[in-house]
Amino acid sequence: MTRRFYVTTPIYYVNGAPHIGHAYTSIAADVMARFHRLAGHDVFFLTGTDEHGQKVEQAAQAAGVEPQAFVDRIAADFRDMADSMAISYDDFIRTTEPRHVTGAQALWERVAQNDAIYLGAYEGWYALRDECFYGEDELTTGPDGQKLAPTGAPVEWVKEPSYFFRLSAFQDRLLELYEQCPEFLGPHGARNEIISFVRQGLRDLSISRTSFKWGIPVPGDEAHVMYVWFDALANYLSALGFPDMDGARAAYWPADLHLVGKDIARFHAVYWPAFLMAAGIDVPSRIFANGWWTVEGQKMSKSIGNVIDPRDLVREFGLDAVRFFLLREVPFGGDSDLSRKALITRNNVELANDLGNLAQRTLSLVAKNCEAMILRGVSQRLRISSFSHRWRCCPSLWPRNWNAVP
RNA sequence: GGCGGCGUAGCUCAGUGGUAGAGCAGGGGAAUCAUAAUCCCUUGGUCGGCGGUUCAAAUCCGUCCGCCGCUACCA
Repeated sequence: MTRRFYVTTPIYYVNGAPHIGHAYTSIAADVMARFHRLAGHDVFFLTGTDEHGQKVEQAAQAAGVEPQAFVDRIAADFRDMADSMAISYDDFIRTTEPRHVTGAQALWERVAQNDAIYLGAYEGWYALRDECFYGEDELTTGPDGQKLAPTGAPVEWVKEPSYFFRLSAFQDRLLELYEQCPEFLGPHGARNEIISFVRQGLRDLSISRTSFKWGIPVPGDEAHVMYVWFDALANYLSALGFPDMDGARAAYWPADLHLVGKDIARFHAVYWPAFLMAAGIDVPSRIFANGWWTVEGQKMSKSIGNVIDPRDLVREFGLDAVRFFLLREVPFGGDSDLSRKALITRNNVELANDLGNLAQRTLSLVAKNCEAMILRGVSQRLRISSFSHRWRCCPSLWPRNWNAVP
């Protein structure tokens, strides 16, 4: 039987434009997908967008458009980014699609049937002005004894009805999973942090909200929408046609690899397997967290204005050069810095000088000594024919040297 | 505060008990099938400090200094 391989990127949250970090995770997943296809495996490669939640609702409001119109626009931009980076996804799922709403609600019902969800109250210090909850340790006390948020807004103790997931009941089973399947979570640093987090003890997780509407309704209680992480994580199943586990795609489950950014490792390595265990569904084989990129030594941020759109890099340096650099520059799992100098050096030395020079030497030898012909079998095995074809048709496709600009 | 990681050549880092390594940068040279390319040689380090275990420590233990991460419902 042909080996199946199911690999996913995170679904990207649509409250901002795609940047180099999104492209990086997607490229890494793409390379895995392409590798397994070359190995003859039956690959399913999923990417998509996460489109619910209060932040999106607010962003849409700020932009003066309906949430659906807002997410349509941003999701299209993420899809364009994936296409521009030659991400060979088999499906692009959006959490606002009916198939996902069906899948997420079915997962909820499965978990609820197994008695892992109960109705309680989410309570905490809430600042009406900021529309946000704060932790006890973040608060300060004003001169009149009024508790204040870090922003200076007055807070009050409020209770909001909420459904809770019995996360605390899964602590031992999670630790057992990490212990028995050391490959489940990588790299080592992320694994250690997650294990120590779970060992500290898990509290039940609030998984519904009544304070906003932009989300998937909780089955049987329309006053609530699902907490975005319950909604979002379900995408890996709903894209396979869940809850229909007899469909063609269902055979890809359990996923072989969820590739994620290190900021969301915990949601994938703790909440996700717990939800699945509660639903009686197999857990994925592996979660791997990649690191972050700084830009010219600085953290990427909107306020600094150094957020890089990967498509801009591609326009300047070419697609393969950018893809090569991102994967070559850093030991996978670690953080790294994206600088013009490093990008230019990698491309000049390794692609243009080393590889380009080797190909150039080979071709000129062939031209001089072999009547410019390569035997068909040989050329197919070495894939030289496509090289020489591209060379004749379009020399600009060859690696180019770049002059370093300070 | 607690837990964890890191500190090795000018720079980025590999190396987890047995004569200190790579790439880039610097210096010198060669050859031609080859681009401002390539190839060879070479300079350069008290392996953060101190103490301990050992025949032997970058590597194990203790301690100190410095940097970083995690410490839940903000995706």
